[in-house]
Amino acid sequence: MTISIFDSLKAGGKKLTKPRKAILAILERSTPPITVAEVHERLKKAHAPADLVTVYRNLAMLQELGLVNQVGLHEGQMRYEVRHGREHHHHIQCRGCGLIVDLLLCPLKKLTELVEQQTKFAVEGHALEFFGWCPQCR
Amino acid sequence: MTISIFDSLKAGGKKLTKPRKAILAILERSTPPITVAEVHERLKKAHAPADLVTVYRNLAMLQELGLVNQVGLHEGQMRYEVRHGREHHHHIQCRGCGLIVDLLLCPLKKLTELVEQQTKFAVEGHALEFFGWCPQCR
DNA sequence: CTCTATGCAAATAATTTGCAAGCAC
DNA sequence: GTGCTTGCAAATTATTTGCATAGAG
Repeated sequence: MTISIFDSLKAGGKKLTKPRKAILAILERSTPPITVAEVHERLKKAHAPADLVTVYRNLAMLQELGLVNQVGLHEGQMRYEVRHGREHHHHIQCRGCGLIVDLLLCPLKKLTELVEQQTKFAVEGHALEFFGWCPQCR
Repeated sequence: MTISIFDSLKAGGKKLTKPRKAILAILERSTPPITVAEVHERLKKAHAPADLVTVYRNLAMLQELGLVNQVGLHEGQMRYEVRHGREHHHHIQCRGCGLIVDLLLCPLKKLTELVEQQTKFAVEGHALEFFGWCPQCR
């Protein structure tokens, strides 16, 4: 059985508040990752408005618990998506309109062709960064 | 023969000013990509101070001309490095101290092992994004 | 009742823009 | 001279922090 998001929250000593529930619900419904501002707007539309700060704090906390992924596309702001059983994946963003599409694969290079086939995008570039612990810090 | 940075500037209708020359000189000497603030500081130390705005504008312009790469490591700020004949490459950053090391390779997955061998880092994650033109925009 | 969460105000920080004066060509 | 550039001030935008109050367990 999979561990529910709620169990994870409880395990982290977190409470299930109304805004928190609403934020999670919105993330669940957003396939390409969305910005903090978007979450904030959708909360209002969903008649469950919450302060922007509350959104920031919740997203940061959810990321700490590993419940959401932070996605940076170098737009000057971060995006978030629920992890919730989804496979490890990446994204492709249009340089023209900003459209973001999920990629179901991961490796790279010949991958570019695959990405192009799969998304119909004309791939023009990619960004790849690794993160870890250097010899001094590990 | 390789095209010099100066020729590229001229071709772009750009002038070779003192701050611009100093910024390029600093970038040439910085192997891991550096932040705008760092460029600004080093300009001062090099007795060729320039306004922060000037640094921003020059880096943006140099990027437009393809003379420098913008590197985003999700730090809340961008970094830059000269292209200048260097091979396409990526970076690895330590989650502990922030140390950045250049990677001489590119593909991924089994790559992680290679990256670990090459850098002695304990790789914990990576970010990979593609950029291009979607069907509507291409 | 106790501790986490929220809202509001204000502070940071990165980056951008407007405009008049300066300098490269 | 003419147009690209710079410096300075000010505006924007994203994100964070402090603090008193509200609400979950």
